[in-house]
Amino acid sequence: MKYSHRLSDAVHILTYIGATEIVEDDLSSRAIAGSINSNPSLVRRLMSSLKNAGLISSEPGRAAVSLSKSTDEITLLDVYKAIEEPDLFHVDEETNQQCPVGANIQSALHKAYDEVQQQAEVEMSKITLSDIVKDVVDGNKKALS
Amino acid sequence: MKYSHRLSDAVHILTYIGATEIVEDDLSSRAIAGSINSNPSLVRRLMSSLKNAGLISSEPGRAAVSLSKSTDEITLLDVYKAIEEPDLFHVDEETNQQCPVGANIQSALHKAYDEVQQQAEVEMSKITLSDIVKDVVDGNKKALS
DNA sequence: CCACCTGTTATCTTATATGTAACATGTTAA
DNA sequence: TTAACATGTTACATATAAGATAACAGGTGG
Repeated sequence: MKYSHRLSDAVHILTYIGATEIVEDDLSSRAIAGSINSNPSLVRRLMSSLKNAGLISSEPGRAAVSLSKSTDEITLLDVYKAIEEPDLFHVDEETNQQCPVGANIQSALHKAYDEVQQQAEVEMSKITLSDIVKDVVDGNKKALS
Repeated sequence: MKYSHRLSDAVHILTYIGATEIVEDDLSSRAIAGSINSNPSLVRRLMSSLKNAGLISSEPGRAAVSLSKSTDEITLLDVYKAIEEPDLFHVDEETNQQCPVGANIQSALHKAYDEVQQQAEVEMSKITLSDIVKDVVDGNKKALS
């Protein structure tokens, strides 16, 4: 399947912004990139998608990004839809239409994949940024104790 | 995300083998590749994985592949596990361990992804090859009427 | 004015999926 | 036994996508 961690990095960004309890004041793309061990350009590109999805607010020139909603109003599904391709699985659209199987397998697969996708999305919608932030903050507390 | 249709092609292969009602007798990798609009080598590689997973039986030299179980005993989850990487989502394992967020985001994400993965797998286990074959056969009937 | 930022685009490298070819080996029928 | 054809496996070429990185126009604020 895929080997991308875009979704993880996007959640990381949101968590960094939302975890004010344990993060210093600097919310520049450089500081966030430092936490991810990546580079500021990647962070800004992901933030661009998050901004388009209405999850964060930012302004040119000012290192002052903020969440547009509270952490318990932002779900993993919101981030997923903002960042990733919509479909977890992909149907082969080039099958042989002259073959009884090739001509009918696409719709059968779409139907099956839709059912899986729907349940995955239901589950993603149950997980909020608040949950993630809590786990991170708790993990940090435990590490310090 | 990824843009692979390995899973779709694998289901296609199994459907081709299982849909004896509408498929002619030739079960060679060449014939199956013709239905997928792909090539015999790809089909043989996927069949190799399906064979390792105990879903099909075949012998060298003979174009006589067969399902190792009945179509309602083979689930989409079986095929997924035979063919794909196990995880739908990937955690960025390179985050900065010196940062409170970077040090704790990985386990938080693993936990969240596990919940989604589990529900997706439950849903995949509900879909059988029998369902797919039925949809394909019905689609073919409808097209002929 | 200057240092720093965002937002966007472009390029490079690398990883993966797929297409394709090749080949050792097994099978079957003439 | 030979020819035709099959599987199973490996190797290589190509296309696509992710991520690293650089660059730059323009905004911000001391």
